[in-house]
Amino acid sequence: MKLRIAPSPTGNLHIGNARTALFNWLFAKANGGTFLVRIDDTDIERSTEDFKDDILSNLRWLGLDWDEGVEVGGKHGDYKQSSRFNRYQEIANSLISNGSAYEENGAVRFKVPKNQTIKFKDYIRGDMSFESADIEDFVLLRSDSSPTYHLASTVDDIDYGITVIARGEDILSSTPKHILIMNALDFQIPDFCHLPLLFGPDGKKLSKRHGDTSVEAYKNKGILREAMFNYLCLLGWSPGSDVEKFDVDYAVSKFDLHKVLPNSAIFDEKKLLWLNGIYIRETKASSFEKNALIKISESLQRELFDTEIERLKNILPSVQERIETMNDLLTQVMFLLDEPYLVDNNDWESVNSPESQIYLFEVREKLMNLKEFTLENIEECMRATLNELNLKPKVGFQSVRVSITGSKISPPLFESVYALGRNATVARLAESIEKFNN
RNA sequence: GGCCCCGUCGUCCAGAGGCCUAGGACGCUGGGUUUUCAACCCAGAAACGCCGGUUCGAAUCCGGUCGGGGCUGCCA
Repeated sequence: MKLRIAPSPTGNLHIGNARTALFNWLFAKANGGTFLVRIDDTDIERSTEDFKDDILSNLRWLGLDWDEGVEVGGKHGDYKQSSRFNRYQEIANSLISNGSAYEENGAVRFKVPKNQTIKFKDYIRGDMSFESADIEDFVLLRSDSSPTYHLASTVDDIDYGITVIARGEDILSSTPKHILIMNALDFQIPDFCHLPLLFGPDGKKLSKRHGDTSVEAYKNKGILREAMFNYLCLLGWSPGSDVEKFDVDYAVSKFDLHKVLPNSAIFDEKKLLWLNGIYIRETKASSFEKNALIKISESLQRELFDTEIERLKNILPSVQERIETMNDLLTQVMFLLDEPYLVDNNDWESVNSPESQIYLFEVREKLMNLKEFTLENIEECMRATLNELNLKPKVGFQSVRVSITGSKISPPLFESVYALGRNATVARLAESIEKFNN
């Protein structure tokens, strides 16, 4: 069994193409088959090397490796259609010779036979039937003798020995043309499977108007590969039970193209975000720390100072539990970085009061004189002060939170104080107290 | 217009004639926990597009209809 995907390098790897690639890959893996990747770059004008690189690197990022094809090699050259124009012309000529095609205005057209019913079985849709009368004579070779998609794709599928063609449903109406070519070449047709399309939240074909539709964009948004892989699996397919979160091995063990749903699905990133949060939370603390430091450094576009790294390491375990994407990191830890420190004015107004000022003052004194600035001591000190002043936790704690993190929303308070360190904490508290007195 | 595909909660999926007063998940609403935000726990609202037919019995089969989508390029 051999499957393939044939992306055109005329754009970044699209979510829809990624899903098609994923299903092909899964089916190949599930059956011990071969997965091939070729590049359909017959549209020389719009194809670029950058898009090709983006597509291949993002396929790899998703974990979709291929056994044969572009960059990994095989028996058929570089697996780019742009390198095979001679081959397509050769086939076009032989189709002319055997009467299946003819020249017109410098182009070569396929001569569609009249009154023929073209039938094939689709893995997902069952028996398909088209009348040749509804198909126009289509172009095989353009007048500049470059091949069209129909010719190049069909010839490649034959030459590369593809046994299962699983592609988007948008090609369903073109499949009869491809079968006609294969018949004219006296080639046994492979199995077909037309995967449902993916749509945006408005029910229209997923496109740029829906915002980010490239895998690259989601990667940059801080989506983990495991989450993207898992989520894409769920679009049009399920393992059969109520299992929603699973890994690659599980998907491979359950996957079957025949069980993919025939109806199109809407790509809704809310569930992807939810899954991403789960995957972030279950990442091993050490590797989360490593990835987080890299991400923060990238976001800041600078190296982190050792002192910053020390502070971050103390807060990261708490942050790991409350972010949805890796891009949420920065706002959570900003108060620990050597960057301009700003306190949200509205937040400060809402927590500032005569009582909280007294608390801020008392706590600052005590923290300054704390023997050892440990997490346990900080918590004990802050709670004890609350009791002494007979204040509610909210009054004291929230004012300290805004004072030292700049916001009412932050990682856990004692951890934040601890991570920030004694000097900075005391300094920020002083600033908050001064602000009030002036 | 022609040809083709599709139609279960807002969304993703379960359901292959009785187990369905339709199940799970995301999201949403309410509550609990709580120093914030998350996480977590509990509860709730929420769907078989419509009309016929087959059948003792239909979300499941058939027909029609309506709705959505794709193709109809010397794009792929």
